[in-house]
Amino acid sequence: MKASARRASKPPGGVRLEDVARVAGVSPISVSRALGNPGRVSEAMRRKVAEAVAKTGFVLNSHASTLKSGRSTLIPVFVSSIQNAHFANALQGASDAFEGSRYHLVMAQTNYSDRLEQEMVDSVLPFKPAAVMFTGMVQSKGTRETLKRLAVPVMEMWDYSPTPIDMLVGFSNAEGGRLMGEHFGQRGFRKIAYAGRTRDRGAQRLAGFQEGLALYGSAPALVLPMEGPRTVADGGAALERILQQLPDCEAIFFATDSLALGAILRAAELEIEVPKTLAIAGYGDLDIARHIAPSLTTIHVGAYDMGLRAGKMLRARLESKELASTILRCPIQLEVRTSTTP
Amino acid sequence: MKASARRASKPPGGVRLEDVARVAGVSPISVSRALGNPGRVSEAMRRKVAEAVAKTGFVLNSHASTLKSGRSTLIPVFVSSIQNAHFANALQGASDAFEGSRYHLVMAQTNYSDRLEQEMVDSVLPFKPAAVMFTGMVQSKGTRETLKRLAVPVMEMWDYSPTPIDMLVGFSNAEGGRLMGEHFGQRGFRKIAYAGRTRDRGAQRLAGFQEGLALYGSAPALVLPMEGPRTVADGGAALERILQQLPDCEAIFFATDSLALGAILRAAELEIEVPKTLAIAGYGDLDIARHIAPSLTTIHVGAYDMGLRAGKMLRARLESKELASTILRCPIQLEVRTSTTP
DNA sequence: GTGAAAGCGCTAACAA
DNA sequence: TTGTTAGCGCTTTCAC
Repeated sequence: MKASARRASKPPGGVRLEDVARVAGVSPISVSRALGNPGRVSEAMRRKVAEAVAKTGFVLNSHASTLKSGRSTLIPVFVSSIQNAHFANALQGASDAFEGSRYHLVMAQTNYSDRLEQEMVDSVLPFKPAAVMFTGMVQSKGTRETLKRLAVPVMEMWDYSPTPIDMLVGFSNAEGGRLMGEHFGQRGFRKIAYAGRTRDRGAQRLAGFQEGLALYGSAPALVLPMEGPRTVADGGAALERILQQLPDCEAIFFATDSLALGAILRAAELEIEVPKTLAIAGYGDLDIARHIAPSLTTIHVGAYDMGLRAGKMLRARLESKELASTILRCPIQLEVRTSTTP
Repeated sequence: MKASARRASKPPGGVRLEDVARVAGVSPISVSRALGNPGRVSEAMRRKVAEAVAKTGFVLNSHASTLKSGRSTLIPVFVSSIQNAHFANALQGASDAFEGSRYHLVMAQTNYSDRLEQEMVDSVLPFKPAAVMFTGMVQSKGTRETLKRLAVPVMEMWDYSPTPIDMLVGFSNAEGGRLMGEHFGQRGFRKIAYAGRTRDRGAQRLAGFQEGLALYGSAPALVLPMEGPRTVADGGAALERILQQLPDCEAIFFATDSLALGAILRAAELEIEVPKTLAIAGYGDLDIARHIAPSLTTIHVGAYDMGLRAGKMLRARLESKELASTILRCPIQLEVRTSTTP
């Protein structure tokens, strides 16, 4: 008896489909169908199988399933850092979009490193992912090539680029910068400083900012590049450096809210009046931005919403629904608050 | 020719181990060993295989690998909400602990719901996970049973409990509450209020708080339960409700920093002097807590560090290293700042 | 140190 | 609607 011979030597694997089938008195494939495609079996079959599954405590082996069917349920999501509230929000949105689906998101952190990104991508390829998501554009050429060859849906998020690998849902950093530039121009600020990253999306924000200012015949008098960490404490330090280098500075645009918040708090300690003496603006609209005093003028980016849209778009594609477009530009808004207006 | 027959019909699967073996002129099993157990093959073999892999662009199929070997590389991590900065930090720590290992963390959000937790746990069982991690104790009895039967390492984090399912790395919420109770007692506050969750870890914080106050013959005059969202805005609202119900309140302990920050900001608007008229304390030590004015007295919990320790402990177990203990209590600290001391 | 045979648990394709 | 057959791609014996 082959079945019982197997049964006897069965500590390793646990309950198999075959065991359920035997208990239910049906064939293994019927169990498989009742579980994975309930619409294609009779009501009676469904019940018999459900009972047998409950009785045996059967748990499907997804590795076997994926191996045979060729359809994986894993979707790696690459995030620079999950400690960044915006990325966390985006991730939450993506995660919510896939709730109740057959897919699972696998987290992969790239820590802002191209090398790590490449490594992480390589390390998830053995899973034969159903799709891949990125919070941020894929920078490295090698990784882009790898992903194109993969021939699975690739979703890039956060930024807006004319040449995504495949699908894209993002904001235009240039637009955010431009909105702030126009706002500064309208307010009539002279002696303007920019502090934050000057590469990648920082570069786009800065370029947009300059563009916006240019409409008013203005330009930043000082650019303080900050490529390292950009915490609240760094914002305070940045403020001091800017005031050293540009003592009569009238307005500063920080490329992230954390920096701007740090600057506002330090300004209070230095008894510099914001916005009267110095106007301060941020980017991102953190929860705290509207609550601090003075409340922070900033660019609102709906990260959660973006993640949700991206997740839904990708899910639709995976469930082979019609897709109107594979590129989506999320709205972005200037939030004018008291840190730039009296 | 079976091989070429297969080759001809080979669009689906891509390059297989067998293809690499043919190119390298060795057997499939040798390729497998060269890749997964390089120590057990000769230098020459390793080089031949490496060349053939590069030439063919081979990517291992982890589903086949796991199916055959029975050793999965997936570790689901259950988090209530990734938007909570502490949990995000813990997750980052856990993620860092597994960097460079063969394991992959799969994110699963439970949104503070027992039902969802159970569902999510069930949904990852088909992966035959190598281990399971939880940020928080597993509450539901059903899930606890499921996990015990699973017979894989289970790591619970964040809280401290005498009866974990398996492994545990956490803080004592009761201790945090007690430290704050003692601090309030020492400062001689009367008319004391507590605001925040009063269930689960909130209950522990509150109990500890009461215990600490009791040492000074004191007790909370008001407990404001907040089981719903607890954002900065909610903290401001909570402050107002407390002042309505307890107008001569001298000190408030908020169970999270967000609430306390909201209260501090609202107090400034209401022109209530902190700490002179009203002392405010929080729990968690968010980045901003030390930067706000007045800086916030709070309980410091090293979430990143905890996640890192938990990840390392679990990794050691999976790599079958000796483990001194499977339970670890992380240090917790009272950070006395100006919001409770003049 | 290397290889041959077998089968992990499941589902696609075909058949009834 | 249900069942039979075959094999997904790999690694575990076991042999040499």
